[in-house]
Amino acid sequence: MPHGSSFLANKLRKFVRLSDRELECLAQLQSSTVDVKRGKELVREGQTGHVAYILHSGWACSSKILPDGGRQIITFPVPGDCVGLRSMLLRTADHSFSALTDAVVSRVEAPRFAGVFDDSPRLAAAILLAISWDEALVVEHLVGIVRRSAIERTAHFFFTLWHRLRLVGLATETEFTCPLSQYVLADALGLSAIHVNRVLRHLREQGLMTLKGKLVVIHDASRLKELAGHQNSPINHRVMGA
Amino acid sequence: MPHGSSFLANKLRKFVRLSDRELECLAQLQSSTVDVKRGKELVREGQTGHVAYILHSGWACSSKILPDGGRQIITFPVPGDCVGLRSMLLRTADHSFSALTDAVVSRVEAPRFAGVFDDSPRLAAAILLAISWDEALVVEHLVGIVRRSAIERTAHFFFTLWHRLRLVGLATETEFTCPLSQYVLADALGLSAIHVNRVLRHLREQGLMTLKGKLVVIHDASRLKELAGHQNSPINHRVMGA
DNA sequence: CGACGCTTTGACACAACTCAACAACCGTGG
DNA sequence: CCACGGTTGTTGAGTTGTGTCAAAGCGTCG
Repeated sequence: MPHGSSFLANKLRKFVRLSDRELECLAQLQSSTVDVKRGKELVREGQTGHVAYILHSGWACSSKILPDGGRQIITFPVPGDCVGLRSMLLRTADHSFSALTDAVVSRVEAPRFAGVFDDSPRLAAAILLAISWDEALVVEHLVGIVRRSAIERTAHFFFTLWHRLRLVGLATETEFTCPLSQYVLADALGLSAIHVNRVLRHLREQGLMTLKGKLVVIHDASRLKELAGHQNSPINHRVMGA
Repeated sequence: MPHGSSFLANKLRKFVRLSDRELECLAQLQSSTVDVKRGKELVREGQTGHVAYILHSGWACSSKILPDGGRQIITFPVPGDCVGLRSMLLRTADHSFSALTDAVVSRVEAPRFAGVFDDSPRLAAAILLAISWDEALVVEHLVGIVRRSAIERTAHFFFTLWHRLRLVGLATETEFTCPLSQYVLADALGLSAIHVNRVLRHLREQGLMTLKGKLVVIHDASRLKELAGHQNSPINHRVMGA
């Protein structure tokens, strides 16, 4: 619980200075951490349970169910990310949330959270701003996959993931762990698993990056970035509070 | 200005009860309405001008610029929608905003808005919640595009647009005005303009809907809905304030 | 050891894109 | 009023990327 708390607090501090009372209030939002097993679905799309989660360790994904029964993975939260806060606020989950590996999460209870709007609206605004920021990244990703070719999508995805993982110290300058199967990647990239395989081979043969086992190795970051058509998201922070 | 004001106020009231003081504060956020001409780009992606807009009348789109120089249209706001609020908060526009026809908009100035976080944080939270809600719809749309075939995308797009326009009284039970060229539709649907044309022909031949001139006629709503794989977004409101 | 999940590869089909050309429409100016 | 150019819509032919089906190689875990 102290960990989850500090992750979120650190994130919010990027946006707004928080008073001790607000930090206290934030800490109270979170109950103790929970261990979940690989494959466990914590939230199902359409469900009305009023709970959000903060990912502490492990891999997970939030996804939307498609009309044909498949799923589109919206994002892979990295440790420290909040998932489902908006769903909680809007009363109905607009996406599912599942653990992909064994993971540790913190639960954020809706009843406690609701009170924040009246007791500490400034904190509520800060949290919503953080959500909004995450959402901007999701849109970025989805727009990225609509118009890009399979190779570009994949390059873009791994480049972005690498970047995000470095921010939280889970990737080095050349590699990172990524326990995602090609089926899971397919659901995230909007491709068939078979084609994901072909694309990965292509990236490997071009000497750009390798995914072997659960390890991603970046061989040529600049060419990968170029292929991805990556543009640094120029989003700034610090908007509230002088 | 009174119009733009009431549009936004009505929207926020779906989420939270607002005091007179907060309504007052909200009204002050907006300056007078502005007429803009067809084709005018009000916000460019990456720009740091601190202004958001409320669309009052006319057609517009928010879009993201793609690495290859093209654009992906994110959404067509309907009258009453706010555009760019989050961009304003995050200091840098993460999408462009252009008028597609002559239009009337209200400007929301950032300097005034910034103060709201400290002066009326409850209102700020309400606005952020509204933004978050809009964002959920955008994600819905983008996810809709990724996995659907061209015909399904198009059916889904028009069905959703029709629904949104009816909510604001701009569509009847059978038709609505839609001054979007096939090139613009292509940018929104992630297709080539030529293929949009073929798809529209298909929809016409199947007796589902017709786009002729600037008029969309829905011939068979239920079959269109079925083809679109439409699922009513089950998002509820009213979370803050008893 | 066997069973299962994940990866890899090949052959084939089809959806969507590109290029190229032409037709319809619309506003403008002679 | 008609002629004009520009924009938008329409259609065909050929190409390419991606999905589907089928099957074989690996690894891992029980």
